[in-house]
Amino acid sequence: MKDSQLHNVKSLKAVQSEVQIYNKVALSVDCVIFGFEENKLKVLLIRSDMKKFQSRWSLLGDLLNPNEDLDDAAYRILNQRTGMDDLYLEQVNTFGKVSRHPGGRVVTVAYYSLINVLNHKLQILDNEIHWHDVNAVTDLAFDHQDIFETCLKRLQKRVQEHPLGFNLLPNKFSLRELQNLYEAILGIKLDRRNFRKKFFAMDFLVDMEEIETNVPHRPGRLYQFDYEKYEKNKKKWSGIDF
Amino acid sequence: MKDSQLHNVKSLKAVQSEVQIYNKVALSVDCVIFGFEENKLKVLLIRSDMKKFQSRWSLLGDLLNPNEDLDDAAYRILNQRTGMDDLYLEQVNTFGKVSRHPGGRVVTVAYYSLINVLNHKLQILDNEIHWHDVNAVTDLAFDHQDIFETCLKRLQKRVQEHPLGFNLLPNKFSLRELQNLYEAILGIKLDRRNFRKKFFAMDFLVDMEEIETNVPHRPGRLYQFDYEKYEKNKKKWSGIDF
DNA sequence: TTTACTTTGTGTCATAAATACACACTCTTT
DNA sequence: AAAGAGTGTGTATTTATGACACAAAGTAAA
Repeated sequence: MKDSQLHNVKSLKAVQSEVQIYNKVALSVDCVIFGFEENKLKVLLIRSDMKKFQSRWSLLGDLLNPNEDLDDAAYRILNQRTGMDDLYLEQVNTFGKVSRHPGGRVVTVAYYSLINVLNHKLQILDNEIHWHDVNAVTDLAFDHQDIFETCLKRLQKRVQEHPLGFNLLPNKFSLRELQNLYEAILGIKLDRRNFRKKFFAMDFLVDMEEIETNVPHRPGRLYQFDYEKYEKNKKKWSGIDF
Repeated sequence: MKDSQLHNVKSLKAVQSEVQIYNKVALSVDCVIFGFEENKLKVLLIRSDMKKFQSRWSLLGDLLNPNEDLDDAAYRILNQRTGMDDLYLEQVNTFGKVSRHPGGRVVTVAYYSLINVLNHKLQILDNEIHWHDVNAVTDLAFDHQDIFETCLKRLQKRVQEHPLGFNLLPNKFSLRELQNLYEAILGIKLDRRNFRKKFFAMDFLVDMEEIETNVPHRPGRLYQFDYEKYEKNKKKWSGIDF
């Protein structure tokens, strides 16, 4: 099929009839839904009932509807599963190997999402859907292991450059919680004093003048992320370095 | 359509029949092909003959073939147009707004590519395909302006973190050429001494012990990028900062 | 062949950012 | 009242960044 059939046809009418005969593929959206609980980074998985992948876990996904924008489809999947709106959602990559789905050609667009596990009203009543520690995720169905790892890497990178992490935390949080989150996502230990120094220097945390409750030690102060302040001060330039 | 139809069906046979009835969409691949010439960053565009977009420029793209991996489709488009293999190619984003193509539903996966304009044997004999200065690209057909800008931003970011830029240069290049490249991609001026210091410090340029020819001034030394050295020394950690 | 022109090649100093590190304070538990 | 556990804070060292000037090498033109 020549390129001209896609972009260089002679008229709108011609295109409209041409699109009818275009080769078409099934297109799905898969979501890597991250949560943070017990100081661990978690991912929401569903059990695959497919014979070929018996009892293996897979990502939450669905087919794109005919009159649905791609981002809307990702949002719909999340909303159906978590009952939440106002979710952080980011497209990561599209996986299109011919043989990635045993039932035929299905190309899938992968998104990841960050949710605050305390806010959701999850439909995880059945034991077919479950939060998994990201470090224990292996051997997912289809090419979902690959998709999952790609999304996790993307998150690890993004969280160092943009204030995404707050989406995983309650509205008010202590600096210790924030540090635990970063340590869980990045899989490293950070120096407590330097961590605090860094975040205070970035100057978008507002002191709620409240303290933690129900901790068996000196309670920490609670902070909130101020997006406005972030937007004002954010750096536009990172510099060449690799 | 329920999620179970995609990932949780009862058997392979069941899936195979189900995939037949999946909603399908036309899926295309669009390539933002960057080149570097006369110290300017260029992009390869083709003229759209479509009435609705009369005479406007568009990206090079084509439909995905039925038994073709997604990356292979991008590669095929590039190869057809430039006659080159061994190209740098990176998937950027998938654009799936319902109304993005006037002829019907077409979802497109965008890639960008970096090519050394000296090596290609371009099929740009007709005046329907042309190198454009990236700063002069406006008003592309379809949603291609959006796609183009997304890819350019991605390139600008990636080139600061990974040694991609060398794909746009000849095998042997002077540091001035390298600096011109960075300045063109990023749209900024850089300090010459600090630029050299930085690249020498990263320690993956090997001195070819040759000098430029045909320059009307003192010739510069020529260097080559050594991928092995880069892989050994590359930093794994960037640090939290935003 | 001399001079003017243009661009290369190089180092230091000043400032800013990153890192390593220790002790007193507060609240809870026993 | 004492022990336990985690919070809150500052400084000194090292490392990276940014600003900046002059001699040397080749070309072009007189």
